[in-house]
Amino acid sequence: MTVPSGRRERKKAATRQKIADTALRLFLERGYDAVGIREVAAEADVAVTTLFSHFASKEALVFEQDEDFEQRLTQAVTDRAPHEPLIPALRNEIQALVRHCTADSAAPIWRMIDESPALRRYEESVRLRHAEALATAIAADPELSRTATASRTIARFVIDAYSLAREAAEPEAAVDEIFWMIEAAWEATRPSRRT
Amino acid sequence: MTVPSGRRERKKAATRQKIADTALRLFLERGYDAVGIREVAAEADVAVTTLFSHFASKEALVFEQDEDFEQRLTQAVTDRAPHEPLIPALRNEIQALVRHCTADSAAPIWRMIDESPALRRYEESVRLRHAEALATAIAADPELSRTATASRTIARFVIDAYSLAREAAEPEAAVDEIFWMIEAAWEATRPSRRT
DNA sequence: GTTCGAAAAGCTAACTGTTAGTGTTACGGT
DNA sequence: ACCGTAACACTAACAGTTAGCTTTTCGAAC
Repeated sequence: MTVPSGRRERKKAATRQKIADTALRLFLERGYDAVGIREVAAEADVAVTTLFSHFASKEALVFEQDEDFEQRLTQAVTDRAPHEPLIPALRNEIQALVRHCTADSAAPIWRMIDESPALRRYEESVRLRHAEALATAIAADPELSRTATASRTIARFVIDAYSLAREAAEPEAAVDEIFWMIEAAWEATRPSRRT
Repeated sequence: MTVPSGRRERKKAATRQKIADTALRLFLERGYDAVGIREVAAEADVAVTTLFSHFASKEALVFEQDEDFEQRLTQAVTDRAPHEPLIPALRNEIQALVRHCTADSAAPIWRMIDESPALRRYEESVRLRHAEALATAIAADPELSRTATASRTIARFVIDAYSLAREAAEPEAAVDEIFWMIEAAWEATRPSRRT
C-alpha cells in the first residue's frame, strides 16, 4: 500500500471541498430546491458525474460532515475513563452537539433543512445510522453488560434526545430533561437487579 | 356541502384500491426497484397523473394504510378507561401491531421493504409523523400533565419500541424489554416528584 | 329531464436526480 | 521513462414527479 499520501489525495480532497462549498453557498443564496445538480456542478467547475463520485446524493452535499458527528458519539463511549458512567458522558456530548447546532451561525443551514422535506428525511436516515453505530459501541463495552436490545434501545433514545432538543424552545434544558428520562431507562436495565 | 356521498366516492376509492393492489402485486412479483411507475399505471389501467393524484410518491404505494396505524396508536391513548395507566395501554397496542407485522403473511412485504433503501427511509419518515401524532394525543390528556418535551420524548420512545422490536430476534420479548425501560423513563417525569 | 359546476381522470411534455458506458488526463510507484 | 490506476469528463439515457390543459363523469339545482 505504501500510504498513497501526496498530491493526489490533496487534489481529491480539494475537489470535494470545492463542490461542497459551492453547493452550500448556492443553496443558501437561492434555496435548496431552486438549485439543480447541474448548476452546482457547473459552478464548481466539475462534471456532474464527478460530483456524484464524491457525494452519493444531492442531500449528502448538505450533510457533508456527518461522519464527524458519528465519531464523536462513539468516542464518547469508547474513550471514557474507567468506571466513568455511560449516560452522563453521552449527555455531555449531546449537549455540546446541540449547542453547536443551535448556534446562530448554523441557523440558516438548519432553517434550510427544516424547509425541505427531502433534507429532513435524509437527516432522519443519517440519525438512524448514527444510532446503530452508537449501539455497536455500547454493546462492545465490557463494563456495561447489557442485552443487544437494551443497547440498541438506549442508543436510539440518545439520538432522539439530540433530535428533540434541537427542535425544543430551550434546547439545553431539553437535553437535561430528556437525559433524566434516559438515565431512568438505563438504570432499569441493570443486569444485577434482584427481587 | 350536503355530504357528497354516492357513486363518486365509491369510484374514487375503488380506483385508489385498484392502484394499490396492482402496485403491491407487481412489486412482490418482480421487486420494488424493477417495477416502474409507468408500468404500475398501465397495469392498473390509469394514467400516471391519476396515480400521483392518489399517492404522493412511489413509496406511498407500499405504505397505503399507514393512517390506520396512526389512528390505532392515538386511540390507545384517548380511548383509555379513566385512570387506566398510559404505558401499559401503549404496550398492549404496540404488542398487537408488532404481532401483526411479524406474522408470516406479512413477511414478504417487510422483506421487500428491508431490501429497498428508499422504502426504509420512507418508513422512517412515516414513523416520525406517527410519533408526532402520538405526542399530541399524550399532551392533550388532562390526566397526564407532563411537559411538552416529556410528551414528545415518550412518544418517540414508543415508536422506537415498535421499530426495534420488529427487527429483533424475538419481537414480542423485545417489546416487553423496551417497555420496561419506557415505564422507568415515564415514571421519572412524574410532576409530583418530591425531595 | 336539462343544465351547469366541479371533481376525477386523461394526455403530453417536460424537468430533475441519478447512473451506465466510455474515454482522457495526471499522478505515483517501479 | 514507463505503466497502472485513480480521478475526472462527456454523452445519453432512465425513472420519479409535475405543470398545463382537455375530457369525462357525477351531483344537484332548476
